[in-house]
Amino acid sequence: MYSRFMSTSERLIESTRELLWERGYVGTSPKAILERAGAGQGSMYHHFKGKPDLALAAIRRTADEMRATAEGVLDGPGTPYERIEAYLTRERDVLRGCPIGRLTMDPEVIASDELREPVDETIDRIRERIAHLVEEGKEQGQFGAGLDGEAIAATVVATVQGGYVLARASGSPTAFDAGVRGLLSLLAPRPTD
Amino acid sequence: MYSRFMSTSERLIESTRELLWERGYVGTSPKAILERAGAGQGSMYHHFKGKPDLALAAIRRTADEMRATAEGVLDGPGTPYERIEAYLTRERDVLRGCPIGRLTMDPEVIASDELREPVDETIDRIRERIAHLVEEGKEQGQFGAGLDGEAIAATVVATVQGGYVLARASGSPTAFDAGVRGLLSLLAPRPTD
DNA sequence: GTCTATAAAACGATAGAC
DNA sequence: GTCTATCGTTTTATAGAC
Repeated sequence: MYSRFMSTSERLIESTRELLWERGYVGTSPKAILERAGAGQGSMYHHFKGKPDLALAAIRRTADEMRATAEGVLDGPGTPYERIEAYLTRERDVLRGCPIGRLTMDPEVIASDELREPVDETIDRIRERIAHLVEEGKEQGQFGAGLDGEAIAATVVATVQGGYVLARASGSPTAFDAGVRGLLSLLAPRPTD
Repeated sequence: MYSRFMSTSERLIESTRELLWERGYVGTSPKAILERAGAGQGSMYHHFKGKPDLALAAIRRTADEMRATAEGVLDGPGTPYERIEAYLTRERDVLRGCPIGRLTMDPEVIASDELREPVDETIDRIRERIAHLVEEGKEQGQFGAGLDGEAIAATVVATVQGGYVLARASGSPTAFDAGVRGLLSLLAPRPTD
């Protein structure tokens, strides 16, 4: 199911990451993880204390990966507007939803400070990075001085997260793209400014 | 647990609505529903074909209710901008999330056209209503002629849905409010326009 | 209509052989 | 380290008494 050169512990984490993305924490059973990883019960309980412990390892890895991807784009080339645009329009598997954002709808993730922490941390870091970009854009005169960086950043991240909701509701990525397009049209530096 | 004058069938639907909101479809067991409703197995299987059938009744009711609430605000008094503002700022139990939007993260809801239909329909109707309002605002000169009603509507609904994600990630409604504030600042009719 | 009894399977974990 | 066996509980339902 995975590379022959991946350790059992690695295969367990990767299986869990996939299942958490597809089905969330409450919808993912150890049995399903083990089947996908091609491992037995013993392996899982040898490497991890149980389902919450394995899930934590999986969530942390997904969070780190997403943070790196987002920051790669936000710290990339271009003006502040262009970098926010790049973040909003980067390729996404829209109908699969956000592997981190979807966890916020899971009651057991939200009930556990440990499981929620990497989710919160990731979203917060991206939000802070965008807020900083907006402030930079204001200094450069690209954005109106009246904009609040923190608020705009929340709008940007929320539009992405909510875009997944619209797309999955309709079964098509169209609404996600429309939401992004609407936000970019509101955010765009206007020649008249 | 509910009014003595509520029928068993009603109590089952209401219990299911609450649990779907709190835990989603995969996280809600018939047993939990029955306990909350104060009913036995037999009652549930007498009134409903099974879990999916009961969930459908519950989802339909929540969808109808949400549609009515949203349209009540969007069709209320005020200019197009004011009505969109009223929609965005209406009182919400932010940390509980959206009882309809959260269902889009549930694999079994998304896998079932029947369960997904009321979710899709509700979000789509609200989006259409907002798109129409934006077009009205354009005709009245309140919004720039360059805005695309459908796109802005998607942004508005996505900001709300994504705002729930940010709020639940951080455990505080602050980020929801910030996202709404950011969007309103971008959308606000400017005297200079 | 509502209840309890029963059931096969899945859940999450432990024990212990290899 | 990995496996299978076992465990007690929960899940989703059916059967049948009342």
